[in-house]
Amino acid sequence: MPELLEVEAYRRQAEATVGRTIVRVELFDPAYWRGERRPDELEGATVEGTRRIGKLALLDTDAGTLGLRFGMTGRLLVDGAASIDQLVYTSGRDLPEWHRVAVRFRDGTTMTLTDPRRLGWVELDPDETRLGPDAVSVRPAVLREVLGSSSAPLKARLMDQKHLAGLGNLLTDEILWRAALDPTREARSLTPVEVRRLHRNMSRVIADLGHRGGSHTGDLQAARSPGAQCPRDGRPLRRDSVGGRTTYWCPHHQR
DNA sequence: CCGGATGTTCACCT
DNA sequence: GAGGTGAACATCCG
Repeated sequence: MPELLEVEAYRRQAEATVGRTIVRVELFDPAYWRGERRPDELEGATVEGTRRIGKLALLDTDAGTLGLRFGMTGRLLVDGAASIDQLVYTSGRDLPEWHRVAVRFRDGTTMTLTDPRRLGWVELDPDETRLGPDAVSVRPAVLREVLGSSSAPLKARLMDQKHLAGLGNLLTDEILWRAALDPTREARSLTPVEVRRLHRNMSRVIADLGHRGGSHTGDLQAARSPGAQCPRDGRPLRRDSVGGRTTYWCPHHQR
């Protein structure tokens, strides 16, 4: 389920672990750990804070930074509880065999990453420089630079994590639908006025869907099925592949 | 049985 | 170097 909104919810949950000392990192799925540094290097480390860049959640400790990647179906359980994800595609179900990593703390509590599809991973000291500015805080001028240098389709550029971090397939479709912009347009073809409009709607969609409960709560999401109509003007929606992802959009008002 | 799925990465083209 | 496509990863769901 995770795009930026869900990962932010997980980060907030992980805030509860700040100040706790790690006694053990249990790896139920060895393939889930990536990178040079090993999980046991975290034993005895204390969590000092949490951060998020795009879809990457970070736990800073005095022995390094633990990076959490959730793939498409990863979730975080802190102290046995999941965050606000009643609307997950799995209907909130959680099976023990989906548990990939557990971080045990000295006070007896546990933080678990559960992920049925195993497309996520965990890493100590991940390379944060591979990510562009976070979509939540990006300034309009920076967004203009991100778009202005690219001949890629607008949607593909917005989802390219090394240029702009955090937007996934659902958020991006919703943002472009609300901003009335054609996802297939060349990114650099946007006028300054259109970039402003895009930026404004990006912020609005992130805020609105955050309140509603996640990336899947958009107006367009409800219409994500074959033969669906645009919730704004009732015209037939198109279903195309843009940037390698299924894209729903309204050719009537998105231009 | 089949197709599709909120993500990332890689090989192979142009 | 940039960008596109398709595949792979592994599993669940309708």
